[in-house]
Formats: sequence, C-alpha cells, structure tokens
Amino acid sequence: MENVLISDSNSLEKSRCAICKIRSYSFCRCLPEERLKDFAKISEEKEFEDKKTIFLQQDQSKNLYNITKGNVKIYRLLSDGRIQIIGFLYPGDFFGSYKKEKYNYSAESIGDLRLCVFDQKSLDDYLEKNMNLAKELLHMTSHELTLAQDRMMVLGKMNASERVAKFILNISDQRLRIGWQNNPISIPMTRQDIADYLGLTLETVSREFTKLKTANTIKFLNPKQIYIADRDKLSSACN
Amino acid sequence: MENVLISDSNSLEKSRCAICKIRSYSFCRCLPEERLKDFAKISEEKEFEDKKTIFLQQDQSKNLYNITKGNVKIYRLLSDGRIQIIGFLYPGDFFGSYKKEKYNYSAESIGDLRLCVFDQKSLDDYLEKNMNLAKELLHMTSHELTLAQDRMMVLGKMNASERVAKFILNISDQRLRIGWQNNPISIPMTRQDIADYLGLTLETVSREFTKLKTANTIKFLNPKQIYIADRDKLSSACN
DNA sequence: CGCCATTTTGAAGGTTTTCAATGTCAGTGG
DNA sequence: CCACTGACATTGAAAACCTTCAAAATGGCG
Repeated sequence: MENVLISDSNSLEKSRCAICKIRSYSFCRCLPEERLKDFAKISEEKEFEDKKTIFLQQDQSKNLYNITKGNVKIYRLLSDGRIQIIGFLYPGDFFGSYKKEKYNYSAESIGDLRLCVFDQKSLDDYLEKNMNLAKELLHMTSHELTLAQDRMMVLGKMNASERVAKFILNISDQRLRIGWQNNPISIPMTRQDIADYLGLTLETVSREFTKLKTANTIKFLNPKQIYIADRDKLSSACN
Repeated sequence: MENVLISDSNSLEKSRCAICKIRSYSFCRCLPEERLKDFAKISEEKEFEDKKTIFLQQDQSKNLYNITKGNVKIYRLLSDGRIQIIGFLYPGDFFGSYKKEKYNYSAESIGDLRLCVFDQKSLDDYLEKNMNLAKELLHMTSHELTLAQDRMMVLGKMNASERVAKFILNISDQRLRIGWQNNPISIPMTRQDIADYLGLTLETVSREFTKLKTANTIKFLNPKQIYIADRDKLSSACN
C-alpha cells in the first residue's frame, strides 16, 4: 500500500530532496520546492563506511558530490608520500570536479558517510535551465576560495599554538553552521589527520592540546571529545 | 573625424573589449563578438601606479576587477602585522568579491597596472542574461580554488628549497600561460614579497636563491631577472 | 581483562628564524 | 666624474621552534 503511494501519485510523492534534512545547508537550497522532484533524478545517494576511498587524485573525474551525512577528508600526496589534508568536509559541503580532467585531490570518508552523487554532464545540463543554481555554486565556490585563503594564512604565518587553537574554533564554528551544538565538540579525525591538516606533526599537535588543557582553555572528555572552557582565551590564542 | 566614427557607427565602432589584447586569457573570452559592445559598457578601465592600494580587506566590497596590464598582489594581515601574500596576479586574472560584504583580502599594484573595474550589481545582472559567462566564472573560480589547494601543499608540507624552486617554476608557467617568454623571467616583486608569499623570511629566500645559483640551476642576470639554466633540476627540486 | 591502536611525554637534533653586518646598485649632488 | 645616500639583497652566527626518534600511557573493544 505505501509502495503504491510512494511510486505513483504526483501530489503525494515526496522526492528524496524534498525530505532532505540538510538541504538548507546545501547548494540545492536555492531551488524552489516544485523543482526538487526532477532535481532528485539527476543524483543518486550512496553510502560509505569509515576510511573508504571515494576517488583518487589521479582518477579521471566524472562526478560531483554533496555530503548528506558524515565527514570527508580531501587530501593531496607528494610523490615521496608526504600528505597535505586540504580540508575536512561536513554535511552540506560540496566536492568533486566540474571539468572532465583529473581530480585535484583524493577523497576519503571519515566515519559513516552518505553522499548525493551527481554526474558532471547531468548537473551541467541542469545548470543551463537553472541560473539560480549556477549562481549559488559560484557563490559557494567563491566562499570555499575564501576558506582556502584563510588556510594559507594559517599554514604560512601561524605557529603551532595558533594553528591548533584556530583548528578547534573552526570545528566549533562549522558545527554551528549546520545546526549542531558548538561546545562539547567531537573530533572525528585522528591526531595524525589534524597534523596533516595543519602542516605539523602529530606529536606537536598533541603537545599543543596538552598546553591548552593545562591552561584550562579546553577540557578533554576523552581524546575525541573537547569541551571549550574558555572561548575568549582560545580566540585570542589564534590572533 | 575619428571621434565621429568611434562614437556613432554600429558597424565601424570597435569597443574597448573588441580590441583587448588579453581577452583570450580572461573570463570574457566566452562572450561572442556581438556581445562585446554592450559588455564593454558595464566596466571601465582604470590605471594605477606602483604600490597603490586597490582596496583593503576591511573595505565594503563593491567591485570586481580584471587585470589588463601589470601585476597585483593580494594579501591578508594578522592583527599583529604579520602578512601572508595570497597570490600574485597576472593579466587576465580576475579578483574582488561577488557579494556585498567585506573583501577577503587587500589588493595592491606591483608596477604600472591597468584594470577593468566592474560593479557587482551590473555584472550580476549581466550574468542573468549570459549563462556562458556565469559558467566561465564558475570554472575560473574553481580553477583558482585548485591553485589555492596547491599552495596549501607548498605552505604545509614543503621545505624552503622546494618552495623557492616551485615559486620560480610557477612564475615561468604563468608567463607562458599569457604568451610571454618563459625563460629569462623577470621577478617584479621584492624578496620580502616572495618570502611573505612562501611563508618564509626574506633571508631564507635569498639563501635558497644562492643555493640554486651555486648549483648552476639558475643564473641571475640581475636580482630581478632569472635565467633557468636547468629546468629539469628545478622541477625535481620541488618534489 | 588484556590486547592493540592511538595518544602522550621525553630528549636530541635540524631547519628556519632572528639579529646583525656587509654588499650591491641606481639615483643624486658636489 | 666620483663620492654619497638609501633601498634592497646577501651573508654570517646564534637561537628558537618544530621535528625526529623513542618510550610510556591511555582508552576502546573483543
């Protein structure tokens, strides 16, 4: 019975997009309700377990992805194995490539993950008929560029204490952005991941965490759960 | 007589854009010839001397800029005066902000500069009627993001020798991109600027230049003119 | 409860920075 | 014509910060 309702009536059928909880944080928020049904058709949802590769930098790019649940780390490798984590992505974040070329980075799940997968061509065709969506993507990409520039400052000019302090605040802010509590914050990635993100070693990251703990700026509920005890001190610690 | 021709005949009048030498390297390359005349009307060309501020980070953003001649440095400041140069821009490069908010960085001329200045609103309106332009901007912004991610790798994981080697190659590549000779390359910025771009001190940059010179990888025609003697060695030095 | 991965802590070492002095070059004036 | 000036670049030595290598501690999970 329910099957029948879901699969045929126009008025009663709710598309995957219509009931999507993170739509208001995604690029698709710019679409009017009546477009959601056909928009849902140009993507499919996929699930990934922890530490699964979504694509590698050297792969021929075909898709674009939107996170609906979980976290993704995107990273680059140097030929000798050195790694730089470009970013940790959250629900609502968008990644992949618009152009038929190699990807610019590799992408891997952190914890359980759910993604909307778009085909490059299908999305490009859809843009053609939906100027709003093209503009929204431009604004989002432009905003990502801002974040990337922020990270240049961190990686180029900040010392270890400042980097770690800023990292914690960034996580907190990002959680707030998608409507999660921003104080006891969970750190889903390992110390090694944090180090590769901040351009430090895991030992340095650990030492800086300890310093912040000793200064009563933060508390560790456990190694992956941080309570920010003094946000002002944390803010002033990252300049 | 010429004035008359320029100001009235539709068939004979050449718009500023129609005769623009760097159009093929700019976002406006995606416009068909017949659109150039009205496109030229939504921007005006401005000139700047060396070391002139185009805008500051804290300014309310109003404009978008396209370089038609010369170089621009875009940078961010920390409250204690530390500076990070986000990028050195070349003819054909596009900068500014799409949104009515603060700029994300400050911009300053390096040497004599000429810019096409666009009003945010006018360009946005123009996009509405020219999907191509919106897509082109999306692709260019997306490409900039790739470059920014490249720089995260440099700033986060590369040592001083690698950073300087990569810097020289980047300059060389960028010149090639806009059709300039890519071997004796001129370095328009100071050692301090290079240091602030690479997250190093000017002394370290100078020392690394000396090392490359001693290894016969590069030659200095003068402090601002570099001849790449061994491109392979330079390439392998940055990875 | 014990294992194993992860994290923390310790000590030595290295790369880059900092502080200081010297060198170079173009422009200016005697 | 040459010395002087000031901005920029190079070189040197000591110090700082982060890394490296090593060991101990912690915590999650069977």
